[in-house]
Amino acid sequence: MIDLKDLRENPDRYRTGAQRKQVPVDIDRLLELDSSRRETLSEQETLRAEQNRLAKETGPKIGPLMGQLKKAEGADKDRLQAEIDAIKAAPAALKEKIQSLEGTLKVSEDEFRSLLLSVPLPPDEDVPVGKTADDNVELRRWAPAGWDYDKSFEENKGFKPKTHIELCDSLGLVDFPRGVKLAGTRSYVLTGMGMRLHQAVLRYAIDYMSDTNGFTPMSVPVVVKEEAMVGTGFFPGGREQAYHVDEVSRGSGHDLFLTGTGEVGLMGLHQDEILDEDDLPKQYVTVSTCFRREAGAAGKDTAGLYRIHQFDKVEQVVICPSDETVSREWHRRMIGFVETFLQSLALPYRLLQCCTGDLGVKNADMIDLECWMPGRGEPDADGVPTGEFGETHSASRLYDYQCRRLNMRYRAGGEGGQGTTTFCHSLNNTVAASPRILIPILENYQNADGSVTVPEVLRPYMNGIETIG
RNA sequence: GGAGAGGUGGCAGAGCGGUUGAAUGCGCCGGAUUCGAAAUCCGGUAUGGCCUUCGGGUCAUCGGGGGUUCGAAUCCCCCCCUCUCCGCCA
Repeated sequence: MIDLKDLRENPDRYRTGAQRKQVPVDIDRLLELDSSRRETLSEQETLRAEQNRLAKETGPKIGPLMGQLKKAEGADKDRLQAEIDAIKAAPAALKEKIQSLEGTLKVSEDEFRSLLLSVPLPPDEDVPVGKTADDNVELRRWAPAGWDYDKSFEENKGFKPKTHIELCDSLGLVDFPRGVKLAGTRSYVLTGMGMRLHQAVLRYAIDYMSDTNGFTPMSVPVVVKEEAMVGTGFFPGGREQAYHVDEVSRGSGHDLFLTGTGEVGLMGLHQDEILDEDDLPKQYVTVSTCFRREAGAAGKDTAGLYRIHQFDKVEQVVICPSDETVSREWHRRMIGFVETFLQSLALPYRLLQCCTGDLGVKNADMIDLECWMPGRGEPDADGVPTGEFGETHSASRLYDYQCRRLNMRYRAGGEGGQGTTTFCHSLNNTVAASPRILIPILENYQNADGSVTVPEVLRPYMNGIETIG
C-alpha cells in the first residue's frame, strides 16, 4: 500500500509511476473519494464530539431519574417521563445525523479501499522505462570455466545437447504422463534420481543460506487467509493466480488460499506487529511448496518442468529499517548470495535489470536472474535447440509498500524505546526454485553418453553419487 | 467433530449499561534519595485517523464484524482464536 498522505501531496508521482508500470488506476477518482470521505468523516466527528459531551453531561442525571420513574406514580410519573424525554431529545437527534453520515461513508468505502490497494508503488527513477520483459536490460553475465557464450553448445562441449525433457525421459527422472493423469496439465512426478536431485538442491540452498549467510530457516504455512495475501500485496491483483480453498460455503468463517511463494508466509509472520529496531534486520529463509494457477499462460511453456502448477522453492526475505541506503545494500547482498550459489553450481547465468513495465505492483526495483538453458530457444538446422536464458530468480526491493499493507512497523531506539513507529522495508529473492532449476543443471551437466554429472556441491546431499545414468 | 471455559493496555489482572481509554500490580522511561547500586518515594508510560494558529483539539479502537440503547469493554447475534475434557488421527 502506498502512503495516502504522499499521494495527496504528490499525485503526479503516482500517476507517472502507474503509467510506467502499465497499471491502469484512476488516481483522480481516488483523490476525489479521499477528499469527500475526509469531509464526511470530520463532519461526523464533530457530531460525535457533541454526542460524547452530552452523554457525559446527562449520563449521571438520567440514571437516577430512571430509578425514580420506576417508583413514581400519577402526575409525578408524567413529569419525570417528560424530563427524561427532554434530556434524550438532543442526543437522539444527533444519533440520526451520525447514522445518516455513516451510510454515506459506506457507499464509497469499498471503492475507496480497492482503489487504494491497487495503486502500484512507483518504480525508482533509476529503473529503465519499458513496456515488457523485452525492454529489460542485461547488466552482466557469468560463466564457469569451459563455457563460452559465443560458441554453440556443440562447439563448447563436442556434442549436440539434449533437452531436459529428453534427459528426464531417458534417465527416468520425471514421469509426466502420470503427473497429468493425477493432476492434469502442467503436473509431473519426480522419480528416483530426479526426486533426489530436487531434494539435494533444496537442502543445499537452505544450508547455504542458514550456515553461510546467517538466515533463520523457517517452515511456514502454505495455506493462508486472504488477509495474508492482501497484506503481502499478491491480492487483489494476483487473485486469479492463486488456488482458492472455498471453506465459507462449508460453514467455516473464512476461505483459504494456497501460496505461490514462501514470501507470503515469511512476510506474514510479523503482520500487525511492532518490532524492536534492535531486532532488525530479520533474515528469513524458507523452503515451501508453491502453487500457481498460471492463469493467462495457456499454451506457454506447456512442456517440461519450466512452467508448472506446483513446485518447491527456497526463498529469502529481509525486513530492515526504513532507510533507502540500507535497503539498497540488502538488495545487492541478496543478489550476491544467489550469484555465489549459482557459481558454486557452475551454472552460466546473467543478471537482468527489469524495466518498469515488468516490475509488478509492489516493487520499486527488480533484478531477475536467468540461467542458461541449452535445451530452450530456436532450433538449429538439425532441429536441435540453440539455447536460451530462462528466468530462475527474481530479487525485489519494495521499500515500505508491503509492510504498510501488513501493518508491520518497528520502534526506533531499541527495547523500551521512546521513538515513534515506522513501517519496515522489505525485500525478497529466490534462492532456488526446483524443479525449474533442474533444467539448467541437467542440460549443462549432460555428457556425450547421455548421462548427467551430479554437480560437486550436491554430491554430499546424494550420498556421494557422481553420475546419473 | 462433541461438551465446557475464556479472549481487556508490553505482561498479569479488575471492571459486566452511565463523566471508563479503562482500577491495581509488574515491567519500562524520567526524576528524587545514594559515593554508586539495590530498596523506597514522586511523575510519566497504547495505536491509528482527521484538524491544527504546532500550544493542542478531536474521533476510533477492550479478539473481528453486525445489532439493541440517549449512552456498550459491559446486553444480543454471527465469526475467529485460545484453554480443558472426550472422540478421531499423520
